[in-house]
Amino acid sequence: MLPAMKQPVGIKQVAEAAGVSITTVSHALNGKGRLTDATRQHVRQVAERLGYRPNATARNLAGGRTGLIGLAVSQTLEGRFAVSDFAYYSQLMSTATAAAMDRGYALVLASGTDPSAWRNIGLDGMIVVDPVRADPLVRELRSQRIPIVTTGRIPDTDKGHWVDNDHRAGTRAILDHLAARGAERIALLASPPVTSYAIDAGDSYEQWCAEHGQEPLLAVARDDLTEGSGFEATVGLLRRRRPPDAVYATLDRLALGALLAAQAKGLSVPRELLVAGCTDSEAGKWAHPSLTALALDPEEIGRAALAMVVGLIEGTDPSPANVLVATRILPRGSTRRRVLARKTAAPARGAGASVA
Amino acid sequence: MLPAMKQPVGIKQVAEAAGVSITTVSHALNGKGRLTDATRQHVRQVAERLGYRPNATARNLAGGRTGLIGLAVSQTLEGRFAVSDFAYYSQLMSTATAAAMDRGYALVLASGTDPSAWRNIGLDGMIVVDPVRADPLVRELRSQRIPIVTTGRIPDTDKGHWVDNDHRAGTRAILDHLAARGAERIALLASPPVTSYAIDAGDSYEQWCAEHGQEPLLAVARDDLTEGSGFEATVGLLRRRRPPDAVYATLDRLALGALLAAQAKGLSVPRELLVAGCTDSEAGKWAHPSLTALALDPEEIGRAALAMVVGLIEGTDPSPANVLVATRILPRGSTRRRVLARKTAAPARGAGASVA
DNA sequence: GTCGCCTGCAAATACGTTTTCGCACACTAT
DNA sequence: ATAGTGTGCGAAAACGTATTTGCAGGCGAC
Repeated sequence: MLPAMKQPVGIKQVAEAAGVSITTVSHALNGKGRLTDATRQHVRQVAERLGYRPNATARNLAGGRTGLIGLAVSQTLEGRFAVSDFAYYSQLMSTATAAAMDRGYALVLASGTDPSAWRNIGLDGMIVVDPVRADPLVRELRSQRIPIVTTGRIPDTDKGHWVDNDHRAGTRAILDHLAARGAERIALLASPPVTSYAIDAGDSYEQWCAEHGQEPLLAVARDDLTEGSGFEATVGLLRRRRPPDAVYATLDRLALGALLAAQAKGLSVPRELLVAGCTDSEAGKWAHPSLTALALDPEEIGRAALAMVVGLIEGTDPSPANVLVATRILPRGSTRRRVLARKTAAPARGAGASVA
Repeated sequence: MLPAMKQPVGIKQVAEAAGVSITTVSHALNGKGRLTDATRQHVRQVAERLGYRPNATARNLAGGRTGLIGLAVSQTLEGRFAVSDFAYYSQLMSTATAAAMDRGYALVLASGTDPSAWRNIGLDGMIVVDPVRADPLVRELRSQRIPIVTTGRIPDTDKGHWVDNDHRAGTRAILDHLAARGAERIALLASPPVTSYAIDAGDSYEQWCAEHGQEPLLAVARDDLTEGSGFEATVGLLRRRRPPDAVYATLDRLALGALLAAQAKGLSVPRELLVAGCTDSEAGKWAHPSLTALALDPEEIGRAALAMVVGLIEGTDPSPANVLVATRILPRGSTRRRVLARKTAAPARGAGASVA
């Protein structure tokens, strides 16, 4: 029972050992042709005994596919920030990788350099994370007729296959959270409206303000999305004649910058200013005070996106072309205050968002 | 000059258009056969004009390779912690990905599940991050004769191809840093000695203690490597009859736990206790006080590891089978104290480690 | 001038699968 | 018996490239 040395066991060896043709082996293993159950079983046993592993490359050549699914973060095409700085992306990648292997695919990371670079590696499908308006990467892929699933929607269109966090409900929920803790002038510290999540947050914010009779206080951060740009934008907000008493930032790093700005201005958080951010992060947990966050679910996003792109590749057009993933609020120190009795009777729940 | 629709341009089309055989096309493009420069040029121009892209799958089938390089984090085989929680891994992956594409390879992530899962995806080579003692993953790959480069050495052997941070020099440097700030009883808060970095830190620490006449104060954290286990281990240290006045942790999350433990005990950092950790992180930057770190260089590690594995794959056995990457100290709040005049004349430099 | 050598290219084969097609054989209905 | 209908399987083509081998022709040397 020693493993045969040096002799790679291919479909041919199995056929020979089983006393059938390679066609029959292929059919038996893939459940394709017209075979008796006896033959099928027999071939399978022989293949098992020989430890046969189909050659992926040959299979792909014949089948016209590669078994490769790409994953690229579109927003970084501009090279303004590093993916690795955001745990959201890392976690998304991790689960997508695991999900891919489960389904017999390999996930290849595509660094945001030259879109044409991965023309050479025939990809069966692609996951584009946070596409931007009229995304060049998406255009390129479409022209190559490669199935695409985006994570976050393509701005200005809700068409296409996508998986997204329910930012609209989440934004409303966290604004309610701030209001319930006494905030009367909540500012939105937003990333530039180039991705759907930024746009959603902005829209929901304006709508919420209109509904609650609050004057919108909007600050858009520089597009490097660092703590520094959050700091600057917040300083600008606090300089206004009627400054905000709460800030909701669409990214944790911007929120951390807001925390710094408050500190620099001598404002106590949460006593004089409430701060909350979108996306949970280690840094937020360890900031002083710890940062209340609207937690997203990158793992579910990654899983769902991968399932969807596999559906597209294998022809079983996924029934839901869109998936919306719920968010939840993680209340922490930066909004730790007595909850006020609500003026209106509306219960504190945003559709799709639950408080943990 | 409109692109021909629907007609995939293969080597055959190029041959036809150029009026030569496919053999000649292959040779011309790969610089292989005996051809006149004129023929070579001509074929190349035609190929260019037609926008010919060689089919990677076919090329791999013929060439016996796949163009795929795997990357797995071994330490997580036990499933105790998530890779995405550590920016070190994310950054390593990112740069390795970019480096792979530059060289015509694709990097596939291998989730730490079943080692045999990626038997199906023929990998040309593999990067194993932080291998453990007698690593099962490494064994599996060796039995498949897949070239391996490890990031961090395989414990108990310095053989094999590896790229590593210079933890020995780094550890000595940070111990010097603490001593220079008045620490007289420095404790080592270590992760379990299953990886080379943990072992290196432990060895260097003991050696340093022997050289400086200090009693070793060792605490080994639980292997989930969270802040919680750092907290517990530090509480144990501080309960001793003669507690430490400084703690160096081999991981940032453990160091953050130490910070929490000090806070719980009512000890002021850095006044009454100095704390430093290995690996820079966002969380450390935002902790209170901010955490002094021995910064590693995951990007350089990723780049070097990829270059090395490509060398192995392509036969050009890389002249240096080992690469040691320098570390540097990032002094921050948790060790912010007046630097004492040194008792000995030794200058504050660990070989290979420089203070930023 | 004949032999051998070198040059420039093409035909053929190999890589390991999947898939299409067709061939026997057996069985049923006439 | 004969035609018709399935059934179980194998031969062969296809996927797109790299490489090995073979085949002409030109040239120099004797």
